[in-house]
Amino acid sequence: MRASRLYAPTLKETPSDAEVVSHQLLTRGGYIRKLTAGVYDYLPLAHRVLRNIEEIIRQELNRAGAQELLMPTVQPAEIWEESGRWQKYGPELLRLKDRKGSDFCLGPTHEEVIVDLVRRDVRSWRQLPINLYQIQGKFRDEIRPRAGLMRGREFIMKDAYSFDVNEEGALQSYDAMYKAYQRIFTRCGLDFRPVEADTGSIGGSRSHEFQVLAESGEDAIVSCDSCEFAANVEQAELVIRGESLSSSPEMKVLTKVHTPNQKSIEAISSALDVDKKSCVKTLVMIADDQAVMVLVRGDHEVNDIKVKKLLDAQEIRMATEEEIKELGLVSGFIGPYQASNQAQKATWLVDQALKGKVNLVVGANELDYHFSGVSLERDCPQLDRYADVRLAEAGDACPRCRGELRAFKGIEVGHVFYLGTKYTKAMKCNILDENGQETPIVMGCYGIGVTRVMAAAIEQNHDQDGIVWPVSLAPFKLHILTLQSNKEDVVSCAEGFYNEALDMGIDVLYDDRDLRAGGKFKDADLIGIPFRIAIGGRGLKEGVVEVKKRSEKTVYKVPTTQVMQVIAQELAGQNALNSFTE
RNA sequence: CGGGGUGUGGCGCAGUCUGGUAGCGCACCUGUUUUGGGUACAGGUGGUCGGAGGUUCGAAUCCUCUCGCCCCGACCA
Repeated sequence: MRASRLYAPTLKETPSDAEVVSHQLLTRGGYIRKLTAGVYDYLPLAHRVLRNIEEIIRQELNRAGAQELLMPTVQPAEIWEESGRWQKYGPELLRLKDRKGSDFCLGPTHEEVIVDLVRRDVRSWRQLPINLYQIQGKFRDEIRPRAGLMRGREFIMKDAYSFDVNEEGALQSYDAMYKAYQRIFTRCGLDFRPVEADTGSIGGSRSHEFQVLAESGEDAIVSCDSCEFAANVEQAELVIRGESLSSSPEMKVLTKVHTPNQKSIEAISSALDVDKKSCVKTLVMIADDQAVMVLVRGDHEVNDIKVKKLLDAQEIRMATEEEIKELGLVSGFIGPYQASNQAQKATWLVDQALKGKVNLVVGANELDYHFSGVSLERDCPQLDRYADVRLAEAGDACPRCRGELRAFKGIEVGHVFYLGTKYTKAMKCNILDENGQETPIVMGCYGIGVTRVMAAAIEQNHDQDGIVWPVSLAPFKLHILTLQSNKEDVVSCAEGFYNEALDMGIDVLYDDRDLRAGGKFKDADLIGIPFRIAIGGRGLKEGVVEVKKRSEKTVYKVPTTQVMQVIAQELAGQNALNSFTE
């Protein structure tokens, strides 16, 4: 491809609405343009990257025995009503009507469609296992699209669905996909970690996320530094650290203290000069319209997903200011001791880290007052439901080996779920097993955010000047620049290499534009192609051109006669540049 | 949805407080110049100032409504 013809308008300045690096660089490099919030055009460069990612996915999934197909984007409401998700999915599901007034939606995921497909055609256990996947545009009407491609409303996703006779088979399918994912993300040049995860609205019981480690990630994950354990903080189960307190701490007297306007744990702990660990946060949550009081240590964070699971609730949220008042509570001064009658009737959950703790500070349920010297078992004997309800954090003990957990930020690029029979039961997708018994098929489902992989790769591979693509994803592998476009020997040399590269089947971008060297270098760094050949009059006098890897600073002077061979070797993964000078 | 911010040629911004008929840089076009890290000079194209309504002799600027976009958002009890 000649740069003079390439549709890749680069920008000198960063667009003001781009916050994260991947969004900035993709926009500046002429890879993407925004159409509207969370919806983007993928220009030729981006399209090439996406095709590279898709190709890696195809190769690995096909190798794992999956088959590609393509399902519709527009889906009828009926199948969503069958699965129960027409009601449950919420406003994220973009719904529309056809001219007759029938309900449809834009597919955010395809469990319903694929189950409908499979139940028509599959009758016997002999036809299983089956694993089907597609690579397709998805639409989810996110509350708040953000960070460019990282959380868009329309995005490209690979979704796969496995169908097995029984749980054992399904777990084998799950395992095969898990391994395929590891190969896929490795080949994409990503630094990632598979982590245990919550199953979310897709449902199911066993699940791993594939998280790309990056500061800009939205997900918080913890991983053990002494074993393989890694999990999303929402999921990570916690164990009580055997903190050796002084064997029987003296229990202080319960005292009411004046704490004017001190509503936060921060304020209380500094005003009363007590450790945050000795304060108690009492949160009011609403689980399926029922009030729930949750107690955690002052320095801990509540994990609403754990609370939701514990109560077997469909929905969980924090109470509003009004709801708190209705319960007869005073926001900022809530506590378990002498709470209002209405509040007493609510469900109370206490984080296990508070079990047996003494001399705590809690809200007094009265404006501007707290109680200190509270010992839960002595003063609040009614609290009897202790459980793990908080978020994991760095320093917590590993639930497997008791090692120490470290915290990371991650970008979720892939997710694998063991689904079980959730959808096949609801939609009557049955087979006859070996014994002639009718039984629901056991499913798994597996997603990869293709567009998000592209963004994540940039979050992990960039410098001040632009993108540094892993070779496997790069839109072109080789970038040839002429440093002076008016010198005949320079141009003819470049044309020669360009044609040679084309003959060799190398994806090559040839910057033949009538630009000064500076501009070409800037664009080359921005776009991020792994290998660059710069041809200038100075070098040609010595019979050399300059070869540089985007990922390294070093510029190598390579004789013109050897350049293409060296490039070919480097692209094949051999070190051929090291023997040249500079 | 709640909170905050913002909307002025393709991009980045000034002008808005204090009303007087739109400006700068980049990009783009023409010419000359320059040619190894975004050359220099000259000339030029392009804007219903997000939209609607209002106040006024006069509105980018003041008022009302509305739309888009960006950021933050359980709590920190």
